[in-house]
Amino acid sequence: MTTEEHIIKAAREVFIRKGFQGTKMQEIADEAGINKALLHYYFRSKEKLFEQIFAEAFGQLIPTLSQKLDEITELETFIRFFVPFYTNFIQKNPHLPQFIIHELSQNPDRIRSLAAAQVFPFPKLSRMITQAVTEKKIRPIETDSLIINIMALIIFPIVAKPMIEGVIFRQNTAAYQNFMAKRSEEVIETILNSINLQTNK
Amino acid sequence: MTTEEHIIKAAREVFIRKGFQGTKMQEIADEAGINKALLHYYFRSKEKLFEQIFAEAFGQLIPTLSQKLDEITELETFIRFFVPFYTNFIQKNPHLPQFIIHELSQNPDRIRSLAAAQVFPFPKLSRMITQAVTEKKIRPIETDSLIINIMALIIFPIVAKPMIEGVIFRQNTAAYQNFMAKRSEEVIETILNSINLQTNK
DNA sequence: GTCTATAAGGTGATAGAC
DNA sequence: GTCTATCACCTTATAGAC
Repeated sequence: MTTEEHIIKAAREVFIRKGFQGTKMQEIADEAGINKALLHYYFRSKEKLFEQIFAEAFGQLIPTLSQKLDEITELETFIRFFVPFYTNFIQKNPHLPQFIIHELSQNPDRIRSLAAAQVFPFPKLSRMITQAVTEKKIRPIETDSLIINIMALIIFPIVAKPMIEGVIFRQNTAAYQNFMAKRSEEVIETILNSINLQTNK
Repeated sequence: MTTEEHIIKAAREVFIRKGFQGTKMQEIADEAGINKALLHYYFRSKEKLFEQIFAEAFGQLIPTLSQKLDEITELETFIRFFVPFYTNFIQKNPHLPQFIIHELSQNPDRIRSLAAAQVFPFPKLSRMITQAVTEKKIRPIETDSLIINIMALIIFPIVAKPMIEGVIFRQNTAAYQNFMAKRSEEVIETILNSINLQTNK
């Protein structure tokens, strides 16, 4: 691994865990095992380094499913594939959504340059939903609503972990973990029922 | 309004919008129209001032429904009352959930002292859900899951506003506002269907 | 109670030796 | 490329006059 890669790795970890304001260049240097001055040698400023990390993280969070979506034609099949897939990804990167959400709420302009370059990730999914509604396989629902509902049910329990663990599970960590272990199944059940799609179980 | 109240009001606005790390004492002083030194005269330190604001905000976010819940006995009635009520509250205080979530993720210990003092807000609701499941009025579902699903569907679209506006609605602010205007109805529909409770519309 | 002035320590960034 | 030393500025907090 080159020095630059060490820096990127360290910056990713610290920025995503502590945010832009909470991160000090010294901490990234320590994490990378190098000197603070080297950070400025490779990346002119804290802001420049951050932009790179943020763009990369943002790209990761927006799921790109083009290949897999080519094979899937049924809405139910898609949901049963996507929910565990994305839940698993978020559970492995639990700080990622909170990082993006927080930085965007501090500086919404950051998304302009990125969203412009970003291809809308769900054109085929949108068509699948519209078609299912037309064929009365599911209840009438806006495609945006269904997509946002799915994202909300997957992301919120992880983003709000300390709150849920504290308020709902009253500091019982095991209870939260047990809840999360079954979460993917529960989200599938909730989503399919919410659009009146009978499950094939 | 006393000087202390001016400070609290200013601190609330700045802290909730920018978080602990993003907030500078100078900005609170400016917002309150007083001198920076006065902040330390009334509240010993930034941390002390923050703790007060955080505790107050946390208390607001956890809905206390004891009075209203005494009158409600049907789960459907509760959902039809609670979802618009809480949606409306969050829309009026859109930065509140993000503030609590972010500060708790930076320092999960903050919740210890607060959650201990906090009464679990949904004992009667839990019983209503359990009963509805037992009587087979709704599909089998854990009470925790249903409560978290409701919170997720209400809070997520507001917390993730910049992301949704950017990625889903492609910077079309009017489209997001239109989506949010109908959100409460859509959440009710989604929740009732998700537990197989036929709507009375 | 409220202000100005300033201390004390941190923080991003650069200069310059190697 | 990598380091040490240092600058210039910012931020919390306090001292002391009024």
